[in-house]
Amino acid sequence: MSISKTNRLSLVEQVVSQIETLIESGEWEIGSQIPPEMDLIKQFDVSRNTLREAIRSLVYAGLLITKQGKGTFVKSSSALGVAFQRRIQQSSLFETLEVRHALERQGAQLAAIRRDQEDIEKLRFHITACQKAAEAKDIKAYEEADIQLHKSIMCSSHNALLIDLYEHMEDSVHDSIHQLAGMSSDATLHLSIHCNLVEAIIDQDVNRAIDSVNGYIAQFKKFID
Amino acid sequence: MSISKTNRLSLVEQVVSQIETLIESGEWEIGSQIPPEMDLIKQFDVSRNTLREAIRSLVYAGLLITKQGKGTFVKSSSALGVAFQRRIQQSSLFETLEVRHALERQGAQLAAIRRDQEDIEKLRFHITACQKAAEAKDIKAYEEADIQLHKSIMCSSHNALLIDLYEHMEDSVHDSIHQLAGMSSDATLHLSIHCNLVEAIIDQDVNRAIDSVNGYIAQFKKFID
DNA sequence: ACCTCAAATTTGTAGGATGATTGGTTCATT
DNA sequence: AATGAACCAATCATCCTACAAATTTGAGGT
Repeated sequence: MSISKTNRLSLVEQVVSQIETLIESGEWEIGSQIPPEMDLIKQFDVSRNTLREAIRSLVYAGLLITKQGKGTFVKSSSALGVAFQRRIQQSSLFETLEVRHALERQGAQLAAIRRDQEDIEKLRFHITACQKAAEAKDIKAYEEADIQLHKSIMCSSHNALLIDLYEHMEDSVHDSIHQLAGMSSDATLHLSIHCNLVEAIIDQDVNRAIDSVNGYIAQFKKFID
Repeated sequence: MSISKTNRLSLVEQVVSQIETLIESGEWEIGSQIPPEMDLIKQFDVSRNTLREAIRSLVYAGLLITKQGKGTFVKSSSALGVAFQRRIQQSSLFETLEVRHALERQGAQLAAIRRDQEDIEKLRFHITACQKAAEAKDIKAYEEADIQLHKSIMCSSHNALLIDLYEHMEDSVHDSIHQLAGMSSDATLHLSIHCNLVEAIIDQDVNRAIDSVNGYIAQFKKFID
């Protein structure tokens, strides 16, 4: 019986791992061009095939992007976003909204428990931005402020994994939401719920925070139908 | 302005796409061995390098797994799991538990709303298995039954994305949970909460289902401290 | 029946050759 | 001098052959 399933890593996996480290450590900055194949072959001391299989893996995962004739560039430091995007595209907006509901409810609950002074200031800033955009009837600005508000709420949860999941999901979901944005009939209701949510988080009223999230998600579900 | 960013797909990307389709459509069943490289070279009419880069991409994404000397096998139909697991491994058990809380609470809520007769039968089967394992003091069997019960609950939500996320999370969390399993002092309490949860779902009592989830997650958090 | 070892199968790695794309340079024409 | 065509260099894309390493299979001998 083997203690480790696959104790020995293949050369390709080793190269992939090294490149991942280079990206995550920031040694290869996002957006920058990485050395050409021939240089990397010498650097890692592997054949062209091995290197290319490693590069191609990371391209598929969304960490790198290659452009023929130009070079290979660092695109992202996390593979989660691309994978999420692929998966969400296969899901209905309804399903995605329910998962978003799960994350936002938890985020609001934790935010109400753990928000610190810095969080409160950010929340107040963004809810004010929402109000101003609503008064100015600037739908585009309102959407942007709304997204920033939601991200601030999630950040107040102080759970990095939760924040990460939400951010990657947000990227993918935003486009879909945008389509429905025009029909925001009662933005005032939408805004009032958000105000209520922010107040609940600041007051550390967990139940009211959760109820607020349930409220605007329910409102959203009506739109979709 | 380019209508399509990269209108032309590379050969590797085309092969990847075709293989993805074969997997998602079920033509290549999960767990089955795919044709050897030489056959696929003829099938897709590409060189070995091109094919291998495509295969390697899907291996990295977690859809395939290659074993030297044996062959290549279909591991999963979703790339989300691997990316998710990679991210989870960088998180603390506490953070992961809170995200699990988010998913399980939502799963329980939706299950209480949408569970059908088939779901009820599965739930009853697995809760009975839990009880039997508890009576027999068989910790290992209890853990397995517990996992199956939780998966059944999630499946009752009838949200494929939610189920997908939970399943992949479950895999990563299970090991960590296993470490703490020995100290399950009050398994009876744990079991009673689960019974309560299943009853609530069957009775379509949404609030009681949510409270049950909150209950055993809170119990879990105590263990971690 | 059991063991040994060679052959076949399959993936892993290496290295070379050529094509395709991009960006820049050179140079002749206007 | 400005323009544009032709050329060239860098880089990735694809294909090819060859050999190595791991696994399974089966023939052959004990």
